[in-house]
Amino acid sequence: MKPALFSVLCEIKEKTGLSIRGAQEEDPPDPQLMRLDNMLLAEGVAGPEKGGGSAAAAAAAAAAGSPTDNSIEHSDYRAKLSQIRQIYHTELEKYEQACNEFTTHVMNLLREQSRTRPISPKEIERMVSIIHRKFSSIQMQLKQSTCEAVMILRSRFLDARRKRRNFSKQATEILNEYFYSHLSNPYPSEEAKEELAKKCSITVSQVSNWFGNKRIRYKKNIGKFQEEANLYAAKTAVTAAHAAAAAVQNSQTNSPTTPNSGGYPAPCYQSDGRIQ
DNA sequence: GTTAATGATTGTGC
DNA sequence: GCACAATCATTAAC
Repeated sequence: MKPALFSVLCEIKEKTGLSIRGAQEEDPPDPQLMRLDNMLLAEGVAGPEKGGGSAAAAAAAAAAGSPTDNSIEHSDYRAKLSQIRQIYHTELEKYEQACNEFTTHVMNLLREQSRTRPISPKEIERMVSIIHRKFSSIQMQLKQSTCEAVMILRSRFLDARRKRRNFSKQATEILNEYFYSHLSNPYPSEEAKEELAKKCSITVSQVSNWFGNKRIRYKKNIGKFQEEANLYAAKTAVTAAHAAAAAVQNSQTNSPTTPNSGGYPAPCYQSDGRIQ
């Protein structure tokens, strides 16, 4: 009996590609299985495949700290999560089927053996229990690798979000309008930065970065930016002129933190290159 | 594939 | 802590 059982185990091992440990080996504790189950449920991988899939994926994405509204990479994330879910369910189904087939197979073997020796119901029960425990350990491995796949996907998704993205055209226009209308003093205050950030749907530090880059690049190549400057000057001809005048007036009278009193068109630099 | 543009990061000086 | 400068890394246009 044992050699037959072993050979079938080997067969299952070959079919599933998973390692099957010895029958004497202790199975993993249930709490671990429950943790994996909870994690897969939270990610929307486990549970019913039909229906709530995308909703669960969206919930998972939200849990990962991302907005649930738009973006290509977000739909990418959902698509990949859905792929993982599909693989998980296919494999799970495969294992359940294999478990049932194997149980039937063993039962048949026992039935055959009962012709030559007495087999107690307890022995049958024990055998079935061993098989089921074995298969739940295989399921556990499946759940573990699915969890790993989800974690990798999540970390990649979060990394992707850190990648550079060009600002929207509208955002760039708003920033450029401010820059060129405050060319004499292109150093927005903290409040102005917050206002711009809100208008452009970006962070305050992104506004700071943008102005930092813009000042440097403008200063390095005023000629190149002249056209752009004229464009924005014409665009905001009336209002910008007033705003710029007010800004200049402001910077001349009460601007203790403004490093540039001369303005950018003819910048004055300190010995270290910083704008005065 | 190359190149320019651009957002982010890092190092430095004040 | 802020601004500048150099540089990196990615995007977009060609």
